[in-house]
Amino acid sequence: MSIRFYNSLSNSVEDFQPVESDRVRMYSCGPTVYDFAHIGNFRSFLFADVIRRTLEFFGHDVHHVMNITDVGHMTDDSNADGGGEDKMESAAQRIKEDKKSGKVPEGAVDNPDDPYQIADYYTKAFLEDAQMLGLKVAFEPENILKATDNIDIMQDMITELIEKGHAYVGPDGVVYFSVESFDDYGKLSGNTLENLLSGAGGRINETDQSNKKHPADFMLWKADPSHIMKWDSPWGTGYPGWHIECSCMARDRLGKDVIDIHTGGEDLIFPHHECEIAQSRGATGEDAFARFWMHARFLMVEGEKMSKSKGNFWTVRDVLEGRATGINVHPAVLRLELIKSHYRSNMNFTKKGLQDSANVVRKLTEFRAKLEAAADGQTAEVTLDHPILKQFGEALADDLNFSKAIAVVLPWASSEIENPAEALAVLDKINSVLAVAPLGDEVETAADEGGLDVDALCKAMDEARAAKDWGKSDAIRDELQAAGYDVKSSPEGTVATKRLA
RNA sequence: GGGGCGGUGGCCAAGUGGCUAAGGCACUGGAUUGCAAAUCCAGCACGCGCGGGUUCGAAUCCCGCUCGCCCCUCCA
Repeated sequence: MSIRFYNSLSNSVEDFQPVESDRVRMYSCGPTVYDFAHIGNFRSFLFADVIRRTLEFFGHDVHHVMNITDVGHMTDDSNADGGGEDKMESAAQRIKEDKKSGKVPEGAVDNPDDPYQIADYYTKAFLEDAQMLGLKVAFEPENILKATDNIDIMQDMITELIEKGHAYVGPDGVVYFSVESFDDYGKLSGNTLENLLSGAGGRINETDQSNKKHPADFMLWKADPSHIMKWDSPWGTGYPGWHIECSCMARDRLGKDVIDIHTGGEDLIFPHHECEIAQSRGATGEDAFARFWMHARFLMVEGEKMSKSKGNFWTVRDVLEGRATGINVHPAVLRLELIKSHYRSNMNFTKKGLQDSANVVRKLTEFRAKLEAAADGQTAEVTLDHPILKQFGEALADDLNFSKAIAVVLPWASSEIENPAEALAVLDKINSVLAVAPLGDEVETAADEGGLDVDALCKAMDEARAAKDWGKSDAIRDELQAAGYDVKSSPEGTVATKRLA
């Protein structure tokens, strides 16, 4: 079966073939670590995870790397006042305040003025979030690449670009990439040099531009000894441009000039990915940097753009800890919610959607438990020719059609299963992609953080029911429900399970 | 103004030229239940953003419009 992916480079769905048949090389633009990652970030990261897992489902060996941008870049230098604040510096301010209010745990950041400590703090938080949400690469420290660990290879590539005539040192001492030296600039985004000029409007700042040969030329290295993070270089003590880290780390760690897949959010298409292509191809001389460029659409929250001013801006922690919807959300539920709709549509993050996802996770978890009991420790071998896996795989191969894939699984999970050992193997294979069932142990344990003894309460409810003491039975049920449990009574007894969202 | 993506029932969506278009959730009624939950049965859309065109035939292809989203400035 051929795998088809939408390639932003051609704006069409293409058959996927790796450059080398035995190994897929894939690079994902990861987080900046000036703050906690939000659910929109994770939609993009999980999208990358799901590509990787899909390729592995079909038997590919995937080398997936993701970068951590821990260099402090400027927030905005186009303001009228010429202000512009370093993101790492603004993070330092925020952490100082959060330390005072106790939001930052004691000892987590000793010195908020040390940008490396801030970066470490948020990097650690990101990896925790990522692991909870089942991002495979987050369990592989060797594939998580920090920009600050790779300044040397950035300088090497900048040197290479200058030697090859793709970059120059401007009158201001800044090293710029010359977009006119690269014929295919604009091919990914459609923002060719002509289009950029015609659409420029009044946006270009004259003084900023006077040092560049072309207004679209972008920075590779800026000497600035006053910058909070700085390194020595042939062009003065300063810091690298925003785009260069990805070009360098992809080439270095994946070990090839041409990689198979590069992923990111849709906003990265321009300028970030356009510039990466210019840099990489300028340095390597190859006719491609990545064969496939894949981008995830933004998510909306309850039909609106997610923004801090609207109060609908949620970090992963906000959602999991119940600040977004008023109830704690299991990580598997958030994972499913963020991967279940097609990556090329805007997804709408809603409380209702989360509850739908929780039902699906619950259903799959119970299905697994049922199969495990019925299979009695037996396991079976299955191949992708199994009818369910065949349909599931076909949906995945069709540009990651997850809605369809899940629509294959759910009716199957409600049907009569003749061979539980085989079904269990099928479910394992499906779950190697979805990664939502089984859940971690923490959900199924009886002891609640509130000290509720759920098993004892269920037993007490059964006793009350046996004695037809409905008032007492209902009171216990109310107590359990108030604590966030779903309570089911059947002839076999009462079972309470923690609500997942 | 320029570059791109999308608009199918209340919500999420399958379907990308051809039998009366659709699955899940939600909702409503019934069975069951001490009451719930779960489960089972039944009900729920005269229509695929709008208008043209191509075709024997279009949600599906083409043109125009409209609405939403992203980018052109840091941003997943």
